[in-house]
Amino acid sequence: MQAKIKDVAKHAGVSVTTVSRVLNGEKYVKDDLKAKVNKAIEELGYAPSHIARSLVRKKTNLIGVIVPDLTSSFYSTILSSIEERATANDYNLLVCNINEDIDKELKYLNVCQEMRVEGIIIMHEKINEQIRQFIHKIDIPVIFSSVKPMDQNLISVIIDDYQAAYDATKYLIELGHETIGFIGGDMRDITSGQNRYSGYRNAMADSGKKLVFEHIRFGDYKVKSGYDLMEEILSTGNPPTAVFAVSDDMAVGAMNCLRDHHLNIPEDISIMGFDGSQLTELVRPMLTSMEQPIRQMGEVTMDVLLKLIAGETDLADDIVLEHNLAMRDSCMSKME
Amino acid sequence: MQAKIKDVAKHAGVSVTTVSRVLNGEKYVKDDLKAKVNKAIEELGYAPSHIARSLVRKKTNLIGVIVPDLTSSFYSTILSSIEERATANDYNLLVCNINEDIDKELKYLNVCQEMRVEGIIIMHEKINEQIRQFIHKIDIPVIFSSVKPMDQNLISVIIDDYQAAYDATKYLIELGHETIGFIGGDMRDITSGQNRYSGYRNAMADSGKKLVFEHIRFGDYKVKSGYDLMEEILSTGNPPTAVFAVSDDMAVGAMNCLRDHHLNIPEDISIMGFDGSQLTELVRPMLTSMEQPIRQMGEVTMDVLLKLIAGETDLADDIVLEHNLAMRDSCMSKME
DNA sequence: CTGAAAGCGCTTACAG
DNA sequence: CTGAAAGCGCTTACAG
Repeated sequence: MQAKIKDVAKHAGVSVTTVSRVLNGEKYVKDDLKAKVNKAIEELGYAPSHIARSLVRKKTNLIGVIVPDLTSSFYSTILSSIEERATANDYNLLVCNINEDIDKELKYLNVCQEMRVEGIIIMHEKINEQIRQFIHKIDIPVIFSSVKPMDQNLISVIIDDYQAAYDATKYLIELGHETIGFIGGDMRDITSGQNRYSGYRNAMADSGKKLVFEHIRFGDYKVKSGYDLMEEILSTGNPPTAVFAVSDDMAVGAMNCLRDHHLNIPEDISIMGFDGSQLTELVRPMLTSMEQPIRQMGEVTMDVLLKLIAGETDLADDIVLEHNLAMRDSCMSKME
Repeated sequence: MQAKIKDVAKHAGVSVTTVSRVLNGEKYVKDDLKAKVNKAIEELGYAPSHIARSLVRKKTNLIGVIVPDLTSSFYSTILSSIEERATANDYNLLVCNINEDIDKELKYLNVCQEMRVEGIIIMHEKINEQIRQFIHKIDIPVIFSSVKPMDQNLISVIIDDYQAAYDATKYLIELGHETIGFIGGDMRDITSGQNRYSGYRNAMADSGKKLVFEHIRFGDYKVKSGYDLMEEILSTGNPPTAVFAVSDDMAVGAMNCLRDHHLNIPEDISIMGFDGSQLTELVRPMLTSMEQPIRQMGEVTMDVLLKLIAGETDLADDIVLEHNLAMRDSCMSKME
């Protein structure tokens, strides 16, 4: 059995209160008693129960993080930066991997409530009505990271997805591409689905390029769907000279598809990704990508959540971070 | 403020005991009372405090998982499968990302003790004396996943790393390669450093191939080190016809290096990886790799830990899972 | 500076 | 079937 404070007190010949005092670094404890207590703690291998402390302090130092998919490089990187900021502030992470399963999310949200986590970070936007209600009902601060679900007046830490997609497309246009295909996300997602698609469309329209609808496909952000959708685009017989995929994973899938068709990147077709994940520098040619400041996003999310937990109430607006076009080797100019 | 059991009792006009009974699904509660209680719970949005429950039940339903690096595809995949098994058994995960920082590990181990996690999973083998002592002192079940640190009599869930490396090398030899380079791990690591190196060396010796020491390098399992070490091997001027890297990440780094030197894989040099991470099917050519059953490893780890927690005491031996050579496109035969 | 007592929000014998 | 009371392992006024 783990030693308890009572055991330490007995062992040191002092009261439980005194032990508690040295545990909490209070002054007003005579040095000799303090020494005795520390000795007892050492000898018994005592560690105070965080459970009992939480109960009386009404503070759990726990943050719940809802992750869509732990194995995704994008999410695990955000999670890693959140973790870094969390421990630095004495918070621990309850990781809730929901794997696109909405029931699991509801279950985990419930666990978060029961565990009395002090804050919840949500990294996906497929929120249904039940979840929406739950989030608004509980009085635990909730913050979204990298997404802005529909009808949410809660704070999001995001980039301007519309503008980022617009800029990425614009870059391809400036490179001289006349036909630019698009591998989009889930149109039920505002942030990564709709906004990025709008950015692409408007950039094309503003430059007088016409959309070729058979070059426009929508997937699930994963490698395989990028591959399959590129296959569909190729099968039209008149592929575009560039394709913009709204996730690096899909971009890599598209690249692999081209490779398997013995097409060269970027000579035959240029590929533009989105996210700035580790993959970009790992594939050959290295992937040009519209990057989100992934680690910064996690850090800012945690920082703002900490403020929310501290009760700062004048935080109403979303935090919009800068996107950044990282030019690498997968896009080339079509100009003379 | 969150409602508490007392509020529910008052609201329903029953005793706290009765509320507790319906919360815990006990029979012996009349239907009408049960209905009243459930109504009160609903109306108050009540969720029982896991904290208070843990204190009295002496059960936290928490597992601590020490991960070396969350952003690694290998570890995040194990973590994901651990998570799957954990929730299925009503356990939650406290994720401890230590980022190769030994002090952070000690700190997290302490948090695990204070949080009274019911079990701890450790996924790395750079254990120092202090950590060794800590692990043996606390009476919380500890299990290692994918590694077997030195001098540990605690259970590990692993593959036979020696044999796996032996088999991988043997395969390359059978393909007709006379000179086979080696990009190894950290020699302070028994499992992934020493054992894999021994496997390689013995396979070479058993087939009468001689080792070329300038073709043998040791890195940190990451992409960059694979790249740099391959560079070193190339710089010798007489590269081997095949290279075996003990992580897929390093293998991919090596591939990228070859590509950047305009060398073809596998025509000029064959590359063999190790792990069976997502990367293998993501790069071109697809990477032939000695695979660990990653997800299964996580599942078995969790299953065994659950037994340990349940007090099963006849579990003394390590669990050794099967390795599997996945032949893809990065290795070719040198025979006629 | 130190300690006895109440209380955090639950569950669990014990009695009825 | 139901409830009053004790107790889980701490912290925090309150007194001295």
